[in-house]
Amino acid sequence: MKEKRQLLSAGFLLGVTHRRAVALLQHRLRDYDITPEQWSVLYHVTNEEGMIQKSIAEQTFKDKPTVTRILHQLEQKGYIVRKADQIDRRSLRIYSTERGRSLITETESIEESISQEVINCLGEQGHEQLVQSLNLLNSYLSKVKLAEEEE
Amino acid sequence: MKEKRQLLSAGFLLGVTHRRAVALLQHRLRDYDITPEQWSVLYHVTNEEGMIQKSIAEQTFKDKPTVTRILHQLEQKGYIVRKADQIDRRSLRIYSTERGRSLITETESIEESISQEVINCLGEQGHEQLVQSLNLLNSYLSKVKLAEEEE
DNA sequence: GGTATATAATTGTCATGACAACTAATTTAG
DNA sequence: CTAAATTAGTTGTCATGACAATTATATACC
Repeated sequence: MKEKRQLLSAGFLLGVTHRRAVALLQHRLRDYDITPEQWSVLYHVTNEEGMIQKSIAEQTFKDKPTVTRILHQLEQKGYIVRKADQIDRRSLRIYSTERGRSLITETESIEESISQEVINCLGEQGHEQLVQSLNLLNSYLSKVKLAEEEE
Repeated sequence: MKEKRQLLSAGFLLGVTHRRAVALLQHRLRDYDITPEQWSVLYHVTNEEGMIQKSIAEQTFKDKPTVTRILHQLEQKGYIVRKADQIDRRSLRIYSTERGRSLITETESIEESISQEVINCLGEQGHEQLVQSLNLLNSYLSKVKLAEEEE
């Protein structure tokens, strides 16, 4: 029984840790009208204005429906605008508003602080290693799933 | 800008990797009428029969409403039963059914295989280190959040 | 003993995410 | 050039999870 619980650990821990990281960010963003996921999308938008939704989905590793809905909320809150692409009329180009950029400017330090705290908690090396392991796992997992879907 | 993306990495990667791990497990469980989260709850139930919901919530690190709903689905699918505790009538004791135990027996190897693949992907040492880092982060994150909530 | 407090579980609401089905526009092939 | 295939985005449904509020029961305090 004990060994089983041990085997479960990695995937399981991943989930728990992720939920807690999101919870902390959410807590620190409590004075702002934005969630962590919305924040990350808005952040990408301010870093690269005029992207189409497909690119945002790729950069944030979210699927298209999720991006559609998050952008919808960001639009309602006045953080972004969507403009139809004149050439490819299927596409929408996303731009941040002044309000959206202000919010990111004000809150960037919150995200940076958490990243720094993670580094302090694990040490430079531990952090590097974590990032590397997660990247390895990531490519393994997506490769395997793709391969199995083709069967 | 590049450095920013770098800073985002750890928390961000955590989310992506978690989603992919769940997706792979879900994919491999496609022939069974169960989701990864339901699986993990049922697994804990078969490992310790007669737990009250609060204990399940603690073991799985899910909150009580989530556990209530997952158990409800497991009950509907006939994998578990809930029996009122005779002494403390607020509590419900959870037991797996024969059907629930069979499902776990049949699918255990799927979970074990993924865990093994993770170890193969990262190496024994890499895996150990990942688990250790996640545990460190975990306790840090929950400690900090608790501290901040008290303010 | 009786009131106040704490605890187990449930319900409601919202955000996210997976997946499938759909629309509209564009590109490819014959 | 037109029919078929592809692509961008949307919508619908369901599961999960966070959080707040509620119910019912149990425990503590006076």
